[in-house]
Amino acid sequence: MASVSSQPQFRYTQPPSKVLHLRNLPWECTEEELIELGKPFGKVVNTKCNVGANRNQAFIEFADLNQAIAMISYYASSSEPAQVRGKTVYLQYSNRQEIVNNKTAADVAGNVLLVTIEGDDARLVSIDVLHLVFSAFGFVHKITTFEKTAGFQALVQFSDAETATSAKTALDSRSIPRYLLPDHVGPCTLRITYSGHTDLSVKFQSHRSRDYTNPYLPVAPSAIDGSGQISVGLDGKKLEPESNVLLASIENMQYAVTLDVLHMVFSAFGPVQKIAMFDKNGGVQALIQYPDVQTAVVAKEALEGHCIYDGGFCKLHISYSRHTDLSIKINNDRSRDYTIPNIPIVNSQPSILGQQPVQMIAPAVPQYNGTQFAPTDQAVMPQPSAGWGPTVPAVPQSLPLQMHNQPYMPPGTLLQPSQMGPGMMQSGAPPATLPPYHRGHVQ
DNA sequence: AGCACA
Repeated sequence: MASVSSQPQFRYTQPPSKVLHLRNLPWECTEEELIELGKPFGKVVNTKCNVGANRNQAFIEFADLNQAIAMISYYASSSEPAQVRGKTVYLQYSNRQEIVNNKTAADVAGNVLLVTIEGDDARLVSIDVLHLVFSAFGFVHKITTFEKTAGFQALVQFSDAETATSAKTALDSRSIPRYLLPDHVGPCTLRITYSGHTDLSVKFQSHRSRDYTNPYLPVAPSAIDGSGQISVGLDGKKLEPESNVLLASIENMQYAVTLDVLHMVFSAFGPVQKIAMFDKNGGVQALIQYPDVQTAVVAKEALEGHCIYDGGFCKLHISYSRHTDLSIKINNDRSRDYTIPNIPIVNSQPSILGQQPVQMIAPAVPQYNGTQFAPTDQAVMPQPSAGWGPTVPAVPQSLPLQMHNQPYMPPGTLLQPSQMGPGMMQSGAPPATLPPYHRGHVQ
């Protein structure tokens, strides 16, 4: 008889199946288009698109075998071939009886997108650029990036599937705008599907993964160098990590800035626990320790770039220190531990030339040697053109200098110009009027 | 244009 025997391929002799195999589909044919195609013949219960190396094959599964037969026989005798988007598609019975695992995550709308970045320089696309691109459609909760055989990929988590879908439809197969990429980076095209994930687990902030709902997540150990110093910041660049200890350098120091002045300025944002001043690069720097990172962050944001005195004098440059707990051995005019009132205050001889050793030993840092202290702290003070010294009158000496175990004073209480003497903190808004700290998109 | 897990 006309037996099919064991003829595997290239014959119209596949035994009937509820599942039809389609080929020569337009690229990235959608499930909707497949359903549209099969609907006239019966109920499409399952589809699978983007099959095969070229992603131009698909499967349609009907509820009933007769429906599949109806479709095959219709197009077998039709003058018009089956078409999707004007392109002829070829149908035959599948050699399987049902579609397996059709709902590959990529087809199910979810709140997490799987983004493949195509292009020679795909790997150079930073997580921050991705964040920027996808944030246009809603709050991006988390992003993880990874390298797979598919190339450089990212998972981008939105609040809900609707937001994710809007981003997907707008961005799929489009290229990242050039102006968002460094000049040397070539075109990068985004291929976007849904991911099966609903909530990414981001254990650390790093250059590969980010949790924007939790900015205080610890930074990845991989981003911490040998000395325990975190070297990769939240934007993946060499930004310093936040710390409860600030490193302040003072630019254009026309007037002497004393420990007490620093204490007063920084106390406006919370209790200052310890201060250590030292000379570095011909200027003066100070480490200011708060009990917590948040306070330090607020102080840094408020004070950075501001001048202690009017006229652009004693401009503060503030960065986060690598230290978390300063070890103050002796209270003197350059270092003080405000948390321990009974440390003896050593009345040291004035050290105009800055030779007075700083009485502190910070963890993870070798003993202070005067020149190599905190070598990796970011703040490098630009040398002020004008010199400074004892010839310049120390203006702030009339300032109120209550310093021992001074309780926390809310912002503004210390820095009102009326209380501060000449021109204190006038280079812009005093901390009391600074806008509240905003940390990107928290929540 | 020819049968599927990222």
